[in-house]
Amino acid sequence: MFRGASKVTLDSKGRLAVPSRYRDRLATRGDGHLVATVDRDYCLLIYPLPDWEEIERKLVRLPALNKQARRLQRLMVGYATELEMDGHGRILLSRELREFAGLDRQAMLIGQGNKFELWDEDRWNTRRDEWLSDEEADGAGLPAELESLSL
Amino acid sequence: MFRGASKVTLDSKGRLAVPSRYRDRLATRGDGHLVATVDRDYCLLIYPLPDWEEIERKLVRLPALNKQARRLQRLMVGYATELEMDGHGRILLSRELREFAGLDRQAMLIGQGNKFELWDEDRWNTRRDEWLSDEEADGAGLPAELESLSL
DNA sequence: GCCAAAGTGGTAAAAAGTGGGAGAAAATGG
DNA sequence: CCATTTTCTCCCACTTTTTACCACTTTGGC
Repeated sequence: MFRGASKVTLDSKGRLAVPSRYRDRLATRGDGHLVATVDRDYCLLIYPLPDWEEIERKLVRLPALNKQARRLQRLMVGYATELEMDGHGRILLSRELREFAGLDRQAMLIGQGNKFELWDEDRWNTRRDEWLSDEEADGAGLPAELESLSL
Repeated sequence: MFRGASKVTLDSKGRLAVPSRYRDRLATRGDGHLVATVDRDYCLLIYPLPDWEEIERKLVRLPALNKQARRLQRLMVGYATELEMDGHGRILLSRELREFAGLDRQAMLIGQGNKFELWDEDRWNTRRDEWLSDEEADGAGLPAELESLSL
C-alpha cells in the first residue's frame, strides 16, 4: 500500500523525482512502468502499470450506451499516459497532463493505496482546508457504511 | 490499446502528424492504412483499417428497416475516409471531415482503445469541463456496474 | 564532519514536427 | 477537345522538441 504525503517539485522539463521510499516497490511491480491519468478533482492519478491495466479492463467493459460510463472512459482512458522512471527515479509528465492538473512547480504526491494522487500544491492546500471545514462532513446524513465506521 | 491525450496541430493543408509513440503500432496493424469517420459528438473517429472493416461489416448487417440503424450507417459509412500515413507519419484529413469536426489548427488526439478520437482543442476542453462538473456524475442514479467500480 | 544517497539542472545528439515547393493530376471553362 | 487554372501529392530542408546522459548540489545518516 502506498501512503503518505510528499512535497515534490517539477523541474522545467516537467520531471518529478519519485520519493525514494516508493522506488523499490515500483521497480518490482511493473518494472518501473507507471500510468498517469486524470481525476474529477483536477489532479492526476498514478498507477503501477499492472494495476492500471486491471482498471482499464473494467472500464472498457462498462455498458457502451450509458452516458456516464462513456464519459468515464473518455476521460480516464483518454488521458492515460504510460510513464517510465529514468535512471534517477524520475518520471516525465506530459504537457497535457500538467496542464490538466495545473501543475507548475510545487506539487503534492499523495499515497492512496494502490495508486498515488498528484496535486498542484496550492490547489491541494485549499481543497484540503475546504474538506476540513465542511459542516456537512460532520456526521449528518451519512450512508450506513460511514455511520458505523470506527477510526 | 491506444490511450493518452496528445495536443496536435493541423497545418495549412490539413495534415496532422501522428504522435510517434503510435506509429509502429499503426504500421503493423493495417500497414499504416487508417479510416476516419464522424462521431455524434462532432469529433472524428480514427481506426486502423482492419478494425474499421470489422465495424463496417457490423453496420451493414444492421436491420435496414430500422430508422436509427439507417442513420448510423449513413453517417458512419458515409463519412468514412481512408487515410494513409506519408513518409513522416502524417495523415491528410479531407476538407469535409475537418469541417464536420470544426478542426482548424489546434486539436486533441485521444486514444480510446481500438481507435482514436480527434477533437478541435477548444471544443474538447469545454466538453471535458462540462463532463467533469456534471453533478449527475456524482453518484446518484448510476448503473450497478459504476456504483461498484473501484479505481 | 564525512560519506553516501538522493535531488536538481544542464547539455548534446537524435528524433520528431513543421512548412514549403515542384511536378502531376484533376477540374474548369471556352 | 484542348488550354488554363487549381488542387493534390510526394519529397526535401529546416526548426523544435525530446531523450539519454552527465555533473554538481544538497540532504541525511553515521
